[in-house]
Amino acid sequence: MSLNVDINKSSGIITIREIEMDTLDLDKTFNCGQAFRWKKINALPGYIAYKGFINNKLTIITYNLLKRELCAKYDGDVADIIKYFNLDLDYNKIISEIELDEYSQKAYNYSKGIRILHQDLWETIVTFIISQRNRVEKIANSVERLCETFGELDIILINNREYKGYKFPTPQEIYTKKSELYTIGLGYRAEYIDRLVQDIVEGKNNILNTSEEVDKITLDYKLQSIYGIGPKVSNCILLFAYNKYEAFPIDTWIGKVITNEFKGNLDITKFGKYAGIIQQFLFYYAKYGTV
DNA sequence: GCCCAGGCGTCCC
DNA sequence: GGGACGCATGGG
Repeated sequence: MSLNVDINKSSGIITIREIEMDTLDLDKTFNCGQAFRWKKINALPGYIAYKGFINNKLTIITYNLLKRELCAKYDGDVADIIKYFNLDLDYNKIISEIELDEYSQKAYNYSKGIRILHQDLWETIVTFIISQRNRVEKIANSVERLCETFGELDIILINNREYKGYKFPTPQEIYTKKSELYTIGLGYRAEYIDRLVQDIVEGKNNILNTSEEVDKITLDYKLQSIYGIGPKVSNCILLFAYNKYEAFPIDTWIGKVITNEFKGNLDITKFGKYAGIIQQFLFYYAKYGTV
C-alpha cells in the first residue's frame, strides 16, 4: 500500500495524506492504555494535536479532521513516523479477514481507530513493569516523574512557540543515581527497575540488543526471565514494542471479558495472527465502552 | 479510613 | 504446576 507523503522543507513538518479516522484515531490510539506519554495539547478547530515522543525525540502530532491529514513535527525521517504508527498495515483488510463473534464485533465497532503503535523497547519494558497492579492514570504520572527525574529536557519550536518535555531516560541515566527510583512513588516496582537497570549496565542482560526478527517464544522467555516481568507484562511488550501481533495480554479486564462474555473459555487462535489487535479492542471496549 | 489497580514473586502442596 | 497470599503507592 502506498502512502501519500509530503515534507515541507522550511518547517520540517511531515504530512501523510488520506489517513482515515476509522483506521487511525489519535484520541483512542494514544489513550487506550498502550502508551502513557502522549498529552493532548490545544489545537485549532478541526484539528487534534498531541505532544509526545517518537524514537525519544519530542514530537508534535496533529490530525486534520476535514482534510484527513496526519502531520508530524519530528526531527527525523518520514519512515520513522510510518513505522511508529504502522501505517503500512491495512487495518480494514486485517479485520475483514477475521471472523468476529458478536461480542468482538461490538468491541471492534466501539474501538475502531485504535492502532497498535511500534514503541521503543526500553520505554515499553519499564512502563509496563510500572503498569502492574496499577491504574492507567497513575502509570502516566509515575512515568512522567521518572522522565523528569532522570531524563534529558527536549525542546522543539513551532511558529516561534516552544514545546518542552523530558526524554525517557536511558538505563545508564537511571543507573547513575538509581537510589532516586525509591523516591518517586513507584512502590515495590522500583526494585524491579533497579535490578534490571543494573543488569543491563553491567552487561548481565542483553534484552535491549535483541532483534525484532527473533521469534516470539524466544523473546517471551527472555522477557519473563527478567525479575518483575511475568506473562501479562511480557505479552504487552511483545505486542507494543516488538509488534508480535499474536501476543494476547490477559489482564484483569480481559479476564472479566473471558469469564462474562465467553463463559470462561476463549480460543484466541480464532483471531489468527493479528489476535493482539483484537485484544486491544476487547480491552478498550470492556474498560471504556460499557459504563 | 477503605478499596482497588493492564501482576508478580514466593511459598506451599 | 497450580492455588493462596502479600505487596508499596496514590487516587477515588
